[in-house]
Parts: sequence; C-alpha cells; structure tokens
Amino acid sequence: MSDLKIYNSLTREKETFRPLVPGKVRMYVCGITVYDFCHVGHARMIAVFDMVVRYLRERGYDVTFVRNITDIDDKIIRRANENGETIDAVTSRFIHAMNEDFDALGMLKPDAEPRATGHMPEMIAMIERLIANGKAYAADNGDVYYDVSEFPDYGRLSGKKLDDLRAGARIEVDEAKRDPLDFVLWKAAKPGEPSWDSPWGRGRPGWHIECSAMSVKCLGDHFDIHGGGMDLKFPHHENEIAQTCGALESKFVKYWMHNGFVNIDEEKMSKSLGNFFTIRDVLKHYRPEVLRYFLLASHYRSPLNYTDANLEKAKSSLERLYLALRGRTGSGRDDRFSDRFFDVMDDDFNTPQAIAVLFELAHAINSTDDENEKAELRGTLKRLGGVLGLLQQDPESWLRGGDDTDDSGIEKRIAARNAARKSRDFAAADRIRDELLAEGVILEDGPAGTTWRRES
RNA sequence: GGCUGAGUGGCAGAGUGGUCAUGCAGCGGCCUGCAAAGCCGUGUACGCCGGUUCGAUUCCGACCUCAGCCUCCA
Repeated sequence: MSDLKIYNSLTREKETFRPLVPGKVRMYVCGITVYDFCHVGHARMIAVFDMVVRYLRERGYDVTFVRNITDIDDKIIRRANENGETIDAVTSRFIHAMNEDFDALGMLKPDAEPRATGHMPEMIAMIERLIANGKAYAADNGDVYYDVSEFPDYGRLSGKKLDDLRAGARIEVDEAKRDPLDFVLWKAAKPGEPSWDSPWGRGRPGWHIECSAMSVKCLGDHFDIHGGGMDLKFPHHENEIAQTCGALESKFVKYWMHNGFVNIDEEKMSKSLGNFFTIRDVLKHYRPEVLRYFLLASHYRSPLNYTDANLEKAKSSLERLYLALRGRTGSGRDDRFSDRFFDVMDDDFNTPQAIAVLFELAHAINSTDDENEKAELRGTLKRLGGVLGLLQQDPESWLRGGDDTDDSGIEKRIAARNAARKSRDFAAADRIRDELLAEGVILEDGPAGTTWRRES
C-alpha cells in the first residue's frame, strides 16, 4: 500500500501522513455555531471530514474524532433577543435540527462533541496562562486581549505578515487594544448578556479561545489533524495557533486541513449574504445520498457550485451505479479496482478519481457475462462505495424510490402488460407502460423478466 | 492594496511533459415487438502572450479574468 498524502495548509504542500502516535489519529474539526439551520456549505464541511474519518479508519487508523458546538456567541444572543427566546432555547432547538440533518445525511457521530458553555474553566485557565506568559493583557474596559506582537509565528498559517494586516486593518472606535490586530480572549459582560465569573470580572469567552481550550482538553496539546472551512484559516485558526502555542508552548497541530466553499452563482454561500440553501430545503427535493454524492464528486479543496442542474447530474450518476449494483452481490475481494481506489484516495483524498473507479467497476459489471464475476465486482463496488458513505442501500429499493407505496398495483399492471405482450397485443402492452411512465414508473424488460424503478 | 487559490471539451470535474480520466447530455450503431437499461463507436478540451524543451494543457515569466480571506462566517 502506498503512503497516504495529505495537503497541509500550514506548509502548503502535500505531506506523507505520519500520525504522532503510530496507528492513532487525533482529529478536531471546528463545528457549527448553533443559531440557525445548517446550510449546504455546512453540509460540505461535515461531509468532507466525515469522508476523511471513514477513510482513515478504513486504512486501519484508530481515529478519535472531535467536533465542537459553539453555543455562546454574539449571533446566538442576537437571535435569542430577536425571537424573545432564551439562549438555551435557541441552541437546543438548533442542535436538535443539526443532528436531524446530519443523521439524514448519514454522517458519522464525533467521538466527542464538546460545547463552549461546558468548558469555561478550561478557557479561563488558558487565558490565565497566556497572561502569565506575557502573551495577553487585561485592558481597562474589562476585556482581555492577545498581544499578537508577542507571537513570532503569527500569520504563518494564512501567509500573512503583521504589517500587511495592519495596513488593511479597520480602525474601530472605543478601541482598548494596544494593536489593532490584537484579538479578544475574554469579553467583559454587557447588560442583559449571559456571563461567567472570571479573574477579570464577569464576562464571556471570545470565539477563538473555545476551540483552543476544547481541542486541547479532548485531544491533548499536540494532535494530528485540525480541520474546518477555508474561511476559518484566518483569523480563527491563526488565533488558535497563537493561543495554544502561546499558552502551552506546544506544537499544537501537525496537519491543518481546510475544505473549499460551496458557491451559488460563483459566489460564496453564506448566511451573511443570504444566498444559502438549508440542508432540509435540499432534502425536500433530493435524497440525502444524492447530496452526499454531489459533495464528494469534487475534490474537497476545490470550490463547488450549487445548482439544481448539478444536483440532477449527481442523481443520474448515482443511478447508474445503483443500476449496476442490482443482482447477486459477492464478497468483493477483487483487488484490481480496490488498489486503484486506495491509491487515488491516498493522494490527498481524491474522491473524484475514487468515484471514477466506482464507474469503472460499474462498467466492468455491465460488460461481463460471468455471473460470479459480476457478483464479485458488485461486492467490490459496494465495499468501496461504503468507504465514501455511498451505495449502502438496497439497489432495488433505492431505484424504486425508497417509499413503499402502492407497489402491488404496479406489479399487477406489469403482469397484465406481460400477458398482453405474450399474446402480441403490443398496443395494450404499451398503453400500460405509458400509464406507468406517466406515474413515474419505468419498466425494463430483461432476460429474467420485467423489472421496474421510479424516475428518481 | 496585501495574502491565498483558480481558469480544462455542451455541462460537471480529475489529471498529466509525448496513447485513456470519469460522469451527465448529444450523435451513430447493436440489443429490443417497440422501449428502458446495457454494450460498441463518436468530440481537433485545456484563459492570453512569450520562454525552456525534440515536444507543454502540464515547467518558467508576464498579462487578463474570477473567487476566497484581510470584519462574524463551514
């Protein structure tokens, strides 16, 4: 087996993956701020790292997968105020919705799912250490800031220089910072906002310190992979590095991974732009596996344009794979395709090429007359698809649309049509077929009889 | 303005210094009572201009265009 190579955002190179502890992978992914329904952009991030975890496990690694929930934040507070709800009501409602959406998409559960509000002592302790190390200071207004000038590596991950950043920095009024680039670790409480006791008075944590504190708590101060969306690279991940390395003098993260965005009309999908589709909206029109296929059919670092036409194509493509999967399925020991699949996945998780291997398998299945070979190849197709979280449903039921409605009526009419065909009354036979087609049922006359499926 | 990254056939989307991505759609054929599915065949694709090279879509340089980040954001 070849080496697994991962593109490391920190070095901007593909590197041979060497976990810190052989055989074990500790991985942290920045999760969701729970103030609204998740959109397709979130789904991509979740799907990408779900795929990474599945693949690492398939490759034999013992993976500890942590994904946090940000449940205290300006936007949550604002949403609660808008709705006249408590913070807790907002967050628990959207955590519930998030779990429904991710479950529908078949996403793996993280091994730990820490919440910000559950880790105040850890965050406060980390801020205290930063102050003790001379990397942070309490300002007159009660906020605590990180002093970026005290961290020589600041900007390394995002490829930015402090001076360049200062040139583009916005000047804000009421600035208690020593340097405009200093970022907040602890925010002094404002009236009506939730707050926690701290050595600097009541307040709440800045966003960045959450992930530093929780990742270290769950995985230790030096772990293998840290993932998230491209937009988190700066400032969020840059700040995480500054905080964790500044507080603990640790190396923190070995491999940084960032997924590309979902765009709409070539523009980033985001809540602030208002051009987003929620996962639940999409699932009203497309089955979850179609969305997962769509998300994995591009490389995880490339941009992905969300359009109905592209979802339709995903649906047709997936249908071809399921059509090939109909019939007896063997153990799937075929190595020809398997080796290629793993080779391309080893190259920084090249899922588009991995999916191309799945289509080559489908073609091989359709091209052979040997039933045993077909069955073996189907087994391989299903097994490799499973590594991507695809093709695990029963092909017949997938092709029939999954919902078990009036199927007996369909079978009856197929029998009537076949009787008509036998007596060579093709007009009657075609009439029945047209009727069924009008209902979205497609018939196929094969050597083993007539099968049917629904237009997906 | 600074920093990332990207421009591939009708569409989507990989990849490569010199025969092949792959899928969807199209066209021709086979199969079929006719279809469907499938199979076979079919497309002078690599932003623009230079350079290196026997040969560049692939390497180098300039240019153009686009996106992201620089403010909360997956």
